[in-house]
Amino acid sequence: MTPQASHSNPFAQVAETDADPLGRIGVRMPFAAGEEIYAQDEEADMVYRVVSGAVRTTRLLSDGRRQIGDFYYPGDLFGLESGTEHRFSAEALGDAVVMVIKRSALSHYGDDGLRMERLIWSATARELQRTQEHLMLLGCKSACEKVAAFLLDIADRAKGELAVLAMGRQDMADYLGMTIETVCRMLRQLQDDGLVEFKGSRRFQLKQRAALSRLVVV
Amino acid sequence: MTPQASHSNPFAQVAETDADPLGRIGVRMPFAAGEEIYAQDEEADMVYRVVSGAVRTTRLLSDGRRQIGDFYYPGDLFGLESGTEHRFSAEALGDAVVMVIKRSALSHYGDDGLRMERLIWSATARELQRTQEHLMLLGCKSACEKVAAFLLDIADRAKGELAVLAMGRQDMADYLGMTIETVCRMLRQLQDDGLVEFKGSRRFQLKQRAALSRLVVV
DNA sequence: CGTTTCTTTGAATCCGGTCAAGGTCCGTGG
DNA sequence: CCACGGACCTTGACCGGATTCAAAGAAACG
Repeated sequence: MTPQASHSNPFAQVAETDADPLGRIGVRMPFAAGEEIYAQDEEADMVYRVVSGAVRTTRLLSDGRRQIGDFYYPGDLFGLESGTEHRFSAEALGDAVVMVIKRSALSHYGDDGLRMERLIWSATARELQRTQEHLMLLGCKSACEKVAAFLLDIADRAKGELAVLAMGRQDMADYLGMTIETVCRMLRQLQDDGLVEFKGSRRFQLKQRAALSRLVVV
Repeated sequence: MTPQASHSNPFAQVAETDADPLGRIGVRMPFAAGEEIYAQDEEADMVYRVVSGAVRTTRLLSDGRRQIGDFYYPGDLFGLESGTEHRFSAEALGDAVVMVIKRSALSHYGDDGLRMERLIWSATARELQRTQEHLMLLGCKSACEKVAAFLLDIADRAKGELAVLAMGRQDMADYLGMTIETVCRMLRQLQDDGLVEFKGSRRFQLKQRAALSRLVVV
């Protein structure tokens, strides 16, 4: 496992002193499993970057229904989903380390600050794209297609190796807009059809990538 | 009906020579009902602003399923949903007039160009927020709640007056991630419960705003 | 007006949700 | 090392909300 920034493995670490200005600007903060990184409706002047572990953004409706916005892995920027205040909260999925940058302080960092600003904007644009993809998933896809798409997305980060889910079934369900039971049932179905194989509840391998991605209409 | 930029009325016009730089930069283009403004997967160097009429952004899956990203009304910027190429296409809902700005040409416009750049970024941030709101709707809400939320959103633009739907039932359905039949049934239910009143299929008035917004959990 | 397109309604069906039990994994302490 | 407890995961049976299929009505258009 290299110390370089890598989207491929949820457990990889990001180098903190490479060319990337975010490696030097900001404060390193560790979070325990499940701990809140920022709250829904909190003022949003910070930007965050996953160093190790994984992070989810979630939003709760007043009656307890929950939607997960996205999952973030080492190297990913998060917390930019807003103009003034966060619509989602962010929590560490397991133990995680996060770099925190005060956005309004970026001007003090000269060139690095500028590069950081640019990084933030491009990350915001990517965020928008991912959210739109998520929209398609929630609006158009069946339970089976949702789960297939989710597994493909995870597996693609893990480049062929055994992929590891950083989140539990409830988080998957809340991300996909369905119940935990249906997630289980779809996982079973995909396994029975021989498209994926689970070793325990969090490790899996694609068995028939082509067939799986045929399920995921684009 | 004032000639000022106004989110409140889908048929309002935006002044083209006010303080807003977009009034002067860019080219005015009329589109016929249903006409495509830009295509899915098209290169995205343009920014657009609704002058009159209304616009929808849509994305088609290869098997014909359709998701509507959002609806845009006079004064709204659209077409910024991307880094490099459009994930959604845009079409005029009825006859519409749109200002088109070449993004890469903004640097030639001095101050106005800069102000425009800033406008674009803040519109992108707002776009992200709206998309996240849409995500909650698709992921968490029942058919009835979806329709109620949709009507409230429209009615709020129309400040108390008789609200006018710029889109047909199919567009509503594709925006809300449900079928046209279910949309009709929910509309009937809301009417039977006395929460809204339709005059024809496109004009309606809120009858019990409080009760309706109680349906829309936040 | 006649024709086409859009909207509404009804009946039957099905996918996913709900409710209820077991099962599995893991950490803790005896 | 094993027994216990709790959190998480899985499965089954049933239910119900939303879709599908079909057809009638209403509105828009030439």
